Amino acid sequence: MFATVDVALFRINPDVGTGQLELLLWRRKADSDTFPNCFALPGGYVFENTDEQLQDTVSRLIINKVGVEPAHIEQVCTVGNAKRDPRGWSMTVLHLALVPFSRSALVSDEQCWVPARHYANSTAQEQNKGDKNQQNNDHALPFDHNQLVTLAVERLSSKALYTSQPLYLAEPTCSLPELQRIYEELLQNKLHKKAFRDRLLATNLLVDTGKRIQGRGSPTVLYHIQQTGITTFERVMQGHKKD
Amino acid sequence: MFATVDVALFRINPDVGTGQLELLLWRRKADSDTFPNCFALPGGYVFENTDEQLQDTVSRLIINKVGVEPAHIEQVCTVGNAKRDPRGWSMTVLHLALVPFSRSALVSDEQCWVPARHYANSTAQEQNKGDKNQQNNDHALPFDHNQLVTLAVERLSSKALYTSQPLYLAEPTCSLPELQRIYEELLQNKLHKKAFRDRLLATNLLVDTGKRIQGRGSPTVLYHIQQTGITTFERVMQGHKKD
DNA sequence: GTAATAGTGTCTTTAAGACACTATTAC
DNA sequence: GTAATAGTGTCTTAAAGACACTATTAC
Repeated sequence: MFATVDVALFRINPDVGTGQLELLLWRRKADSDTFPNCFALPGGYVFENTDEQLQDTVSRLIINKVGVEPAHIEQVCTVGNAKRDPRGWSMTVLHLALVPFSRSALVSDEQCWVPARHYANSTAQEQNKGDKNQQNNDHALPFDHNQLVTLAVERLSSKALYTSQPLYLAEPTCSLPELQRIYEELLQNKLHKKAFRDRLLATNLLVDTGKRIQGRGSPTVLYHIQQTGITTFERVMQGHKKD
Repeated sequence: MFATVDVALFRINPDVGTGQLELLLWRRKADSDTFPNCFALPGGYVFENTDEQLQDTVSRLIINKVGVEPAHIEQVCTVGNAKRDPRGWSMTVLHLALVPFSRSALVSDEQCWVPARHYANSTAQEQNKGDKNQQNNDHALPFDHNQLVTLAVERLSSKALYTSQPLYLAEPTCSLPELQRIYEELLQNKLHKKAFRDRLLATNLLVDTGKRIQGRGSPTVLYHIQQTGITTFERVMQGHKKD
């Protein structure tokens, strides 16, 4: 029996489409006894001698295998069974982490950012689009990591419906249209511009910097994000259809 | 390093006040090397030889130390550190379980139902009512179980705000006023009768049995609860004040 | 009788969503 | 010019909450 922590770190890459959800993978060591050289979620053993608590394992992993300092980390769930790791009965505590794109530069050649949804198990909806119900082999991860990615993405999507959690994926200074694109990518759904703006502005999490950006349309207002914790909205944003 | 599962099983006791949230405790064995004879959350080691997966550990505990078959079980979170158990570094996967009062009869003298909130750590609000910030000694549990109870109660309260989860605490056949009392106990807050009724009836989780109960007031309609999963509402019920 | 309870009807309030509009700039 | 974008104003809608009311029964 052994215990591990796995981290699913996400960013939104604004250079792909209108912003694509990406996941950090890390190449396992060449001398690893399981899945050597394969890309997988950053993760590792809980060291009972040096890790006072579970959070210390997370912090250590962030430093050693992620290199990027997340803006937010939270526990998702724990998966444990006899089969998930060939070495024997194992338990992993899955964590979800978020970082703004500007702070997501890789620190090692053994890391890469990949489109997160390609590594999540297909939903019934996606299967209807023509995918087979098997994971595409190009996107297969070791252990049960495809399942872990799925759980993390579902948590992220779910929280986007009713919390300000996605602001941790945004730049500290950003515009409302940028925030809306982040939410839309997470929810895989278009949102109502007016409703989205009213909701976000009502939170007082956004402070007008006074700066404006010129592009098409009116000058875009730049806000500074002042998020000390996650704000829960009293209604779900299911937004829809046009604009 | 060892891994355990702990279960916080709750019921609503309608015979205390308007319905009190109660928690199942279990007396640790007299020959246990830690906290012998003390009451604690039912829990136990993950047996890697016989438990194929984590859920099997939970099932085994339910049979051996709970005896009551919960209507609902869900994982809450995982707590792991070097100090929580004197035997060394340990991790526990905390589970929340719910059972209707009518199915909550104890199966052993070594079990008892206790008022759940007495064993949860005080909130700032409760401290203002005059409690000291230390846990009352009469209500101290072994290990970090007071903290675990707190986490489970918080999860339960939180879900009562926006889901039908509390229906798992209700009798299979029950009335809307009974359901409202369950929600009010979980939320520690009075709800608006009209809003509560409209919300519950709109879910189609309740089917009129045709039966009525006579008491004060109009005959009380008895519904059969048809809940196959937890329904999430699109708004939070913060209800308030009168009636 | 009074107090407590189950249930309904109607109004207000709030935020989401629909829709239309202006203004601005890239092309 | 057109298309795309940022932002606003106003209306509709849905559900929460406020409030008042009836009906019934325990006491």
